[in-house]
Amino acid sequence: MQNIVEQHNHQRCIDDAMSRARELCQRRQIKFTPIREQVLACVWANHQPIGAYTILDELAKHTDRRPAPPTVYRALDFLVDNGLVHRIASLNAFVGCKDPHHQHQGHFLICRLCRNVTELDTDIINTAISTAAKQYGFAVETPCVEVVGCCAHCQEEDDNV
Amino acid sequence: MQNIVEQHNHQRCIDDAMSRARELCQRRQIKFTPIREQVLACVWANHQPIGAYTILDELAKHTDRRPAPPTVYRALDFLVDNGLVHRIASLNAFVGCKDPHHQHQGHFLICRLCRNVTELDTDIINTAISTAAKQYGFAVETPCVEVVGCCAHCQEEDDNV
DNA sequence: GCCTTAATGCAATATTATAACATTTTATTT
DNA sequence: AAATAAAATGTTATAATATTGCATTAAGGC
Repeated sequence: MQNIVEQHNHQRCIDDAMSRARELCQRRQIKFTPIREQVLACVWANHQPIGAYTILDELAKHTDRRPAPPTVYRALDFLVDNGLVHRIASLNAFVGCKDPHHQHQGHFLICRLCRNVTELDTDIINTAISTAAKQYGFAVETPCVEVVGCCAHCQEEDDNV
Repeated sequence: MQNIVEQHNHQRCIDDAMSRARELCQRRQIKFTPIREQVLACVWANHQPIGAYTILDELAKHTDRRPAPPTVYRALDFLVDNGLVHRIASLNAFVGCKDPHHQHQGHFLICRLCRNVTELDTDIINTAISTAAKQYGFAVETPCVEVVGCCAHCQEEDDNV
């Protein structure tokens, strides 16, 4: 086992994410189209970042004609713009956001072994960044924090080996 | 003026960087070849991140035959591995490192307007990240912090407009 | 000088992402 | 309901970034 998917009821994770998305789109009067829904489902298939072309492959499995890259990128743009998905710049990949209602960039803990990503929701890091930036008179707009390391579960695994 | 190059003696910046590199390579018994030197010089041409293909264009100007991408990427790999250059993941670009002697990933303040990058050398941010990560039992290995915002100088410019 | 290793040259190709324009769908107005 | 406008999607092509694999050359150790 090297996947938090096996440590929790992930189907519920997916279901929750999809209904949050539906609700949010309804509230904001924006359209949760089938393509957007399919792309979001791909992103939520697990907690590992997924690349645009992998999503493309997934979509291709369920349709006769393989969609073109812009189809996926447009859906991703929509989802990212609306906070439903985050882009992990250092991986050129995308993960679902658990808290799309309040706008934020998020901080990510990326496990080098199982690839699972945990999104942090703490002010400690933002405060530290702002404090440090202030010394240079730099006004922070979009902090990007992507931390590679080893998650608790994989550390245990390593101990057992 | 929207460039810290004009606020300091940048030739000295370059000269210092190049001699630090020479010294470091000598000390570590690794080779500072002409290609690596040229690539490092490109990176240090200013304080803005430079892309691999832009470096390629620069190299092409000074040789009869345009080098192939691997030439540049290999030199960049070498420079990054030895801490002489940092890669800014969110920009797919590279900046020179002022302090290559002690190994570190660095935190970057990227000005949205002038594109200049300031590398931070503070523990505040690393501590905050470690503290936050610890709550999840996550062992930090490589923190990546790339902050987009507005530098002090460009803020003044904006005020003047 | 010979051999090994490191570095570079070179061609092809993989991966990620966008531009430009046509078509279709949806919503709005009349 | 028909006309219109706006939004979303389809389609083709291509841009931008990066790597693989193999040939060749240069440098250092014996």
